[in-house]
Amino acid sequence: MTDNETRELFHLLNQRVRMITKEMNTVLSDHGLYHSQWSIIFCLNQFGPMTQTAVWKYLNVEAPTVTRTLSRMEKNGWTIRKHGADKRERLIELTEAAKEKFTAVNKAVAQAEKEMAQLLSSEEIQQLQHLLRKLATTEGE
Amino acid sequence: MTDNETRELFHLLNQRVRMITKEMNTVLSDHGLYHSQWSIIFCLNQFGPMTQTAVWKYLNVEAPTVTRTLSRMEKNGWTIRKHGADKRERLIELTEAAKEKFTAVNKAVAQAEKEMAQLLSSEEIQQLQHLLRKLATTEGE
DNA sequence: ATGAATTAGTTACCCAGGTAAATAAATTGA
DNA sequence: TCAATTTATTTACCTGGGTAACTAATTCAT
Repeated sequence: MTDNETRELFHLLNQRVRMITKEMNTVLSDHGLYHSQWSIIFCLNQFGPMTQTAVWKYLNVEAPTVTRTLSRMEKNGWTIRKHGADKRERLIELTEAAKEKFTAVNKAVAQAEKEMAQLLSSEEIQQLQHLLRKLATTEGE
Repeated sequence: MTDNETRELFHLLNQRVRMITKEMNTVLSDHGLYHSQWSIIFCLNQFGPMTQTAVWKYLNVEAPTVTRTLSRMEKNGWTIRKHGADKRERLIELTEAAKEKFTAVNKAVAQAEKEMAQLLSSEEIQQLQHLLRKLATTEGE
């Protein structure tokens, strides 16, 4: 019985994340962005210029994923990549245009997230976070 | 403050699902499968032969996604597509080879899921399901 | 000091999700 | 009946996740 509960849980997780991503993409399309691109912009806004490695480690994705997304973002004028003191690494920063648009996009995203979480109370959101953190945790998170 | 909690929640959700999918893919790679292919096999095993539309509606994905995955699965000998009475639709069923391998793969998947959920009690799993169902729910389901 | 190991990033190639538009078969309606 | 609409599936093309293998720069160890 627990096998089925667990299976159902993972199925549900998959579905929700797809729904959320889809909704985010439609909201962001008004601003010429995709959800993964937005997550990088949000990260850069919060921490300031950072290396690609810092980005993919923070977002918990692999390096090639970030390389690809950043090259699209650079092409679309959201970010610039500069070579740092260590010539291997590249420092990523937001363009002026990106900084200007940030507030508006952030507002739209926050609104969409709020709507999607509207059925949950603040306590439930925290509990959901707590339970998710206990799921599929190998060690350091 | 709730804005940030919500944002953190969605971030966490994304990460967990990626970790889970990644782990599933490594487990399934021993059997020559990917997680999406497995979810179709599981579905067909449970419900018997069904149309593609029934599959994508059940899995909550778009039709082209299923078309693509099924054509790979057919090429690899997991499924066959037959034309039904209604000549537009295609009935999908598992091959004999797929049926034979099902038990072994199912066991491996259940074991992996169990490990990933090991930190959660049965009650917590149910609660997690409950909270996820309340998230991003537009209406039906 | 220099050769070996590590690290940062890229490239090539998978699978999986999406949308938009096309095709073909069935259904509806005047 | 037969044109218009709907339905099932496919095709083409996009983003985004992954791995494996590569280059180039740096660090480590002898």
